[in-house]
Amino acid sequence: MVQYTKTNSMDILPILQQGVANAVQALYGMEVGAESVNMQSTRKEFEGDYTVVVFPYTKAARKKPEAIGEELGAYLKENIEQVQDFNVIKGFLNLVLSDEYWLTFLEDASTNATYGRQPRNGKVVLVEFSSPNTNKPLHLGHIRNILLGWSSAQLLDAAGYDVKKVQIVNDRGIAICKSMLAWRKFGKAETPQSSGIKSDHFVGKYYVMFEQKFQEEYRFWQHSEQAGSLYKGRKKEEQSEAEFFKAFKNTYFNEYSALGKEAREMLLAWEANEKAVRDLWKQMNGWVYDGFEETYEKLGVDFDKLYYESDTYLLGKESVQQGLKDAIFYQKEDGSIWADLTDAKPALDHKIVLRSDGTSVYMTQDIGTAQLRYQDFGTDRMVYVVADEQDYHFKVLFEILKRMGEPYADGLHHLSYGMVDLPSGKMKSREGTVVDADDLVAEVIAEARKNIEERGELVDMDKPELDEILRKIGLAALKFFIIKVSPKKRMTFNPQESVDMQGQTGPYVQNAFVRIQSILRKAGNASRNFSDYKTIESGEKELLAQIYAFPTVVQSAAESYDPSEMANYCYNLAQRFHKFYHDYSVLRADSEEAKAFRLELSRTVANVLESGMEMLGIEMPERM
RNA sequence: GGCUCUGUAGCUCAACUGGAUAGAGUACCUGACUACGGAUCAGGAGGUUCCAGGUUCGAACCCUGGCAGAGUCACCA
Repeated sequence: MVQYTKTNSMDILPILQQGVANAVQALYGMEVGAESVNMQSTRKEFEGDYTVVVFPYTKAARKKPEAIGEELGAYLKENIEQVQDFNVIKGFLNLVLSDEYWLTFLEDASTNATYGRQPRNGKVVLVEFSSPNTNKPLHLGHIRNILLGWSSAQLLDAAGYDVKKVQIVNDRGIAICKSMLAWRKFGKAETPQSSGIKSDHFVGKYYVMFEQKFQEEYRFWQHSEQAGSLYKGRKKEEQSEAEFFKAFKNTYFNEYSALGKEAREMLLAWEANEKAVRDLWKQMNGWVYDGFEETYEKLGVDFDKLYYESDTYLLGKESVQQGLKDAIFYQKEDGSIWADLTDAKPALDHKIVLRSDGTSVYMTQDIGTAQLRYQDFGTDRMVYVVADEQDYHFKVLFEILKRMGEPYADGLHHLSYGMVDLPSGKMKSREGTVVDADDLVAEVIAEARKNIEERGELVDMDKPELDEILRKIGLAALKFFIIKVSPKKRMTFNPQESVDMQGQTGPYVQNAFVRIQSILRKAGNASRNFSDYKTIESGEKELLAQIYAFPTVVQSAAESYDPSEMANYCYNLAQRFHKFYHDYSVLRADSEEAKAFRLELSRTVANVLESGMEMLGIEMPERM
């Protein structure tokens, strides 16, 4: 019979699972994998630390669940040193671990500087996020994207991967030409410096101006004879004039508009590499990048490499030709090249990968860019943080890359997330209901300032130090508010609630950390020797069990690309600490051992909170 | 219309992937040691988990059929 005695305190859960598996084998002759043993933490209304669900063994045992629970419990108590006691309620076997075990665990966790982080696994994962267009500033939608990308990258790093953070900058195309054209026509050589406008907002101003001028032109045209006869000739029955012209807008831009024509000509000139247009393009994009950089810095994010669409938009063509030879694609009579994906496991459709005139589509570039990245980094996995409107695109892309036999094809993942709505409904740039990223950051910091002033806290602190704290608090509120929501769900962004600092918020978690720092400062170098502490209280055990779960949460959140798991974990840990703090005194504990134990417990909680929040891109202040 | 995603307290979100009496926050009401920091804690009230069937010891979760919302079905990006 296997004995489970002295062992690594970090692995008690697998040991318990293996114990159950062995017990089931020994008692009922049933083979079960240890991983499949259903082990969960015991609900707080019952006595115990971990709970085994015994229903799965009723068939093999031919006994009542209660009896099975008793037998399994007795076996585990007999064979596993750390199991001190057990009780059975209905089909649930609650295991009580010994205090000695928990003391050992705390000792191990508190002395491990990288607790929760996995050793390097030698694998490279690339995370693509942000990836804005260069015609206007970043907004709330980008913020969700950036926070998801950043936190996923941090989590994967903690899980042992070598992470490369990249973006693909959409720096070319008709949109940037619109800004360029408006600036050239109406800008009068104005610059961000001369106007005092942040440089990406400056470019955005001209993008908006183009839209306005175009709308003016379009409205004027609608009264022309040409427009009138087009409406009569093409309208669907019952379609009002207003409805018709709303639907006709794109066609008008492409076929009738003078401004549209100029913009398209500019795009052609850009493609023909005309110097004047290229120079203007470089200048305006340069302005945008300066502005973006400032915003990224404020958000505390950075990238390892930027890919620019102007460099990559011709990539992939050769691979498509090769794929045609390999019969992965087929060619139509007009010369266009297609992928037939109708036999994919969840069936997809036919998809074009190269136009009849030999030019690229989005898919072509994405194929080429993926290959380029593999050459650059030798990636084992690639994660694309892109909104869920592109779900289908990525299904197709991944299927194609798989058929092309790309070595990283099994490691592709689309981190799809839902759009951000406002309480008033969808964000629409045309209706001016877009929440600007810079404004938002400024607002949450202002709110933090208002809060701290109302409280009269930290009045003694000098300004730069206080500003730094306010930045941490404000950003914590904003980031946590967004990250706590499961990515694939569409979320409602309520501006008032996003600056909340009480309840389930970033500052609430920070406050737990700050309280601990305060205790530790006051404790000075009081004894940390808690080996004589004998009776762990229930509120303390809850914290220990929660700390124990941390590495598992890191692993799970990373592997499922879901930072919200970590956010919820941090909140729960902070919540338990606040309760513990209220129920027990640390510095005035009944005994020296209790004080030492609680100090070390608190310190470990603080470390885990700081570490977990860092994985979300949220920093901890020492005071607040 | 086809396909995909979502639907849980008034509101914003959880639920360890099929486990015990579905949990937090917020808003509302009530309370907390002359305070290891009250950005905290405790209590109250708040539920047909969109609906109807099915699977089983057990379903918010799986299956079938509906309903509602969103997205997508371009030689656009």
